Amino acid sequence: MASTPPDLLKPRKSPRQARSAATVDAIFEATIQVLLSEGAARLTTTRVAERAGVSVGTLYQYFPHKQALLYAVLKQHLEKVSDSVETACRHYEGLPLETMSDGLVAAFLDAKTGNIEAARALYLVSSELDTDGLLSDVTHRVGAAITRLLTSASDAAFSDIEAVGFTLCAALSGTVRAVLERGASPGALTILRSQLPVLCRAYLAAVH
Amino acid sequence: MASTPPDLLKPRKSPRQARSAATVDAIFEATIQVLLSEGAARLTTTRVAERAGVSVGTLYQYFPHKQALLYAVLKQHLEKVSDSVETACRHYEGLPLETMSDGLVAAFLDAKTGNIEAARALYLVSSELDTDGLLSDVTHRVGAAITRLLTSASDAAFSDIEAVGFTLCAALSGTVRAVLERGASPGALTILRSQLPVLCRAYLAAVH
DNA sequence: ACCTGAACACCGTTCAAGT
DNA sequence: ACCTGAACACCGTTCAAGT
Repeated sequence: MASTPPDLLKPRKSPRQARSAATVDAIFEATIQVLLSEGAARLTTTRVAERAGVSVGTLYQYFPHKQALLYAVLKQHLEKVSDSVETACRHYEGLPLETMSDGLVAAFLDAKTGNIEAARALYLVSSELDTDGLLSDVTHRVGAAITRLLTSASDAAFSDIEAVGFTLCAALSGTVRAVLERGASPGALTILRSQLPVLCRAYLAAVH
Repeated sequence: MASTPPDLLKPRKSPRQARSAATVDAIFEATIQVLLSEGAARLTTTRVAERAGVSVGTLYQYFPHKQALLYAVLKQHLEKVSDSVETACRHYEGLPLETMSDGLVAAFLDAKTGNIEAARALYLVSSELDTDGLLSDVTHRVGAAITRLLTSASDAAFSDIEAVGFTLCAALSGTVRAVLERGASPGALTILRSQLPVLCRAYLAAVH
């Protein structure tokens, strides 16, 4: 049910030979590196191409414009997060509610704070493009996984389970974002790690 | 204790005559309008100046660069939100915990969803600039107001009240942002309005 | 004091020419 | 098939000239 990305944001062509697959990988890698070393303001298509060891023209053979490049990089990151949340959800299926809740929070935090700098860089870049579709896809995937998980709880049943899954997803991603975006100080992260499990447990206990 | 904005982000000069105060107001107003009507990608200093009825040069007399302009507009919006949260906090002082919680959530939601389009536009623009200082100021102000409020609760005491205030602030702003940024569909907003009070009540009950 | 707008540097994007 | 890089349009920013 994933919405296909608007045509304007699709990669221009897919690599058909080994050489060009390598080119695309290099461009991806270079984008993250430039973002991290120079900042969003100095993220230039020319600079990315240079860092990747290709010409600008080559970059534009694969991505119709800068937005499409950033979109692809952000998409890759969000899919990694979705994947680890979905894996965690399968792993905790059928267990008691509090076990699920703690496992879910841990999986989400690990995925987002595994590479804090990259995550922050991508937040910075995400508002330069139209991410409505991408973000709502991720929300639906993660929300659905959480909903399935909660349905399987051995010790709880929910009335409005869709709303609960949605809210939990928004609370997790939003709270983590709020902290990372405000500087991600070690102190703030410590608070997050101790309070987020409490918050989720409490919410789930209240609505089941 | 508010951190002074980095010099680079300060307005270039303050208006000293009525004419120039009007100019600054017009520029502010024009920025929001262009953002709303043309989108972040087409937000150009020339376009803002044109809409404000002044020349680009004039714009640059008050703001050293585009970032400083966006910074000022975002700051104004965040201060409005901080103000209404602080007002709400004073209003609910000394009352029972659940009353406080509901009042706080309502104040925050009202402030953020009063002008949804403007709020969304500002999210889009906020990642084009260095908002670490600004955001952590707001977090501290709001976090402190919440902490004071909780201290005054007639029926509760907290052990790590700083962490609770901080988490509540992050959870509120993050969750609302997550929803607004994912399209702010009416359905999502309805869920938010019904679930956010539950979430906050439950969290506060769990930690006191 | 404040305003104007042509001029400059830089960045996104294209396309004719190369392998 | 894939790559190159000079060329073009547009945007941020400045500054000499105006009121």
